[in-house]
Amino acid sequence: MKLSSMLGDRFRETPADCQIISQIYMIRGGYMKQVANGIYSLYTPARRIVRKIENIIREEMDAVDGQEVLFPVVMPADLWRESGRYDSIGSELARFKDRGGNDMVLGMTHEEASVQLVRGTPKPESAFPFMIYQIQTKFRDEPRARGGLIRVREFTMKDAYSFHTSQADLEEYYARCYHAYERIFARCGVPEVVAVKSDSGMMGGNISHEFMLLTDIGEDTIVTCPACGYRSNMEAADCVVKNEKVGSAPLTKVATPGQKTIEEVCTFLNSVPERSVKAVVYQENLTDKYIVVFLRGDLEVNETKLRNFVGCEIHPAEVEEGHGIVKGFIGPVNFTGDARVLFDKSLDGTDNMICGANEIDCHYTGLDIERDLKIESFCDVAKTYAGAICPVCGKPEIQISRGVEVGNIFQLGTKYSHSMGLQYQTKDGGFADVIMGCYGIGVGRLCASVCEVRHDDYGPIWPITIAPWQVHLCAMRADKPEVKEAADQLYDALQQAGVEVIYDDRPVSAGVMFSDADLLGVPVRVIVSPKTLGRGAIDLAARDKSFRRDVPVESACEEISATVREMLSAINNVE
RNA sequence: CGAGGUGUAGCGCAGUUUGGUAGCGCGUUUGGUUCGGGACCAAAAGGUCGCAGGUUCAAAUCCUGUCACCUCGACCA
Repeated sequence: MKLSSMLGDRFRETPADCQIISQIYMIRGGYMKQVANGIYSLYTPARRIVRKIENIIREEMDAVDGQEVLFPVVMPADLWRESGRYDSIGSELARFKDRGGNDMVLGMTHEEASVQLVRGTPKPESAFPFMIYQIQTKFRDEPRARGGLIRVREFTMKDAYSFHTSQADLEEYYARCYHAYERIFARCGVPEVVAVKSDSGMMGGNISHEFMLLTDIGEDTIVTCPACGYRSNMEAADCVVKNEKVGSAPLTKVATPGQKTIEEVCTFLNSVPERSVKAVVYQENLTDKYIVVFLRGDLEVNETKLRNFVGCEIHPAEVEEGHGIVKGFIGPVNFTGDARVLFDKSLDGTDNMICGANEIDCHYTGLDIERDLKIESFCDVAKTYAGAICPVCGKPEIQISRGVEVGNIFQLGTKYSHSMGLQYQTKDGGFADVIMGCYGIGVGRLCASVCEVRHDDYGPIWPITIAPWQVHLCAMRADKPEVKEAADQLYDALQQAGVEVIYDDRPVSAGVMFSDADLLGVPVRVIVSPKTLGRGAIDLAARDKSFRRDVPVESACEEISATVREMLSAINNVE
């Protein structure tokens, strides 16, 4: 490819709409152009990167016996009614009618389609397991797209579905996919992607992992323990705290006029949040029934864990009069409000605590949880925090960071096979629901994520396995016939040798040439100029500045090819 | 969906308060001089000022409506 004829302008100034590094470089570098909110067209460089990522994914999916298929983008609503998701999913599922007035949907994921493809006469047990996957466009009408390709409405995704006849078989295959994912991310040049335990939603007991690239622009909060390697999405992270008794005191009602928040009350009573009981009120979405959560005053509620615990959708409450809930003074002692009451385990074993007295302007001091309350069981709905105790190794070294979810793997169980009638024939002639797993990778998001962690002040530094080209050849002073001739020859030779090369044959100044090359981020840079030719050489350098050397013109093609091969194998040779 | 912001040339912006018929930088085109980190000189092209309606002799500017985009929040199979 010659740069002189390549579409996509590269420019110096950062467009006002761009917020994050990957978005800035991919817009400024002529990789893509926004069409609408969260919808982009890709120019050739981005298309080539994405295609290479897809091919790496293909190889690894094929290596775990995947069968590539292709589902439709448009599906009839009836298929989604079978699983119940036509009604349970909100407006992020794009719905429309075809000319016949039939309800249709745009695929945001393809569990339904995969079951539809696979079902029919129940197959014998011996036909299992198998896995199908596709790499295809998804559309999710996100309430708020942002950050270039990190969070979009239309995107390319690899989604895979595996089918099993036993939980043990699913788990075995799940482990193979987990490993395949590690290989995929390593081969894409981001071996630092880590798997974290993730929230499995309300389906209970199912295991799932998210593959996270840790970076500050990430939208997910990741909990890690440096001592033992424990990793979890905040949504799924246990919160462990240690309480020490400070000495019993009588339960005493005290006047706290106008002191409503934890901070106010603690300041007023000369105490600390850890020695107080916080009440947070939620409502069930469907019934508006109140849920009062009591937890230690210094902690916050993890709404995902709470949602899973109560088993339905919830939202922060707007407390109205007449339910026995005294806003600002809610406490567990003599609480008579019309609400479901939960006690977080952060309160377990506490004594001498401050809590609301369920009366305006009154709190209790000296609350001893064991002595003063009859609590049948504690739940775990608090958000963990930096310095909290690791639920695995017990060391108080929990760290909090941000991550981008570039992939996930999920043990689905029988949710879709059961509702949509996908069964297999057992050896004794009976029928049973097929057990499923699903496995996703956001291709465009992975591309942007790599850019987030592989760049310098001038542009992306693409790992050679996914770089749009392997070699960026600059003919510096292309107006000089000897330069043009040497560069043309090298360009031809490299292509003959199977090297992917972008050739900057434009008669532009060195500054322009280098800036554009930096924005394209091609890992190997070759410069042919009057200077280098004067030495009978070309200049061979790495985009990441890890090497730079003269190579004789005669052996240039050979040496460049060898360098490319070395760089490729350095990344591709993963366990 | 809630709050805030912005729409003027491919990109970045000024002009809007106080109405007078659109400008700057980058980029682009042409010619010339330069040439290893976004060169210089000269000339040129490019905009129904988001859209619709209204007020006015006159609207980028004032009024009404609408759409789009951005940020924060809510949401996220």
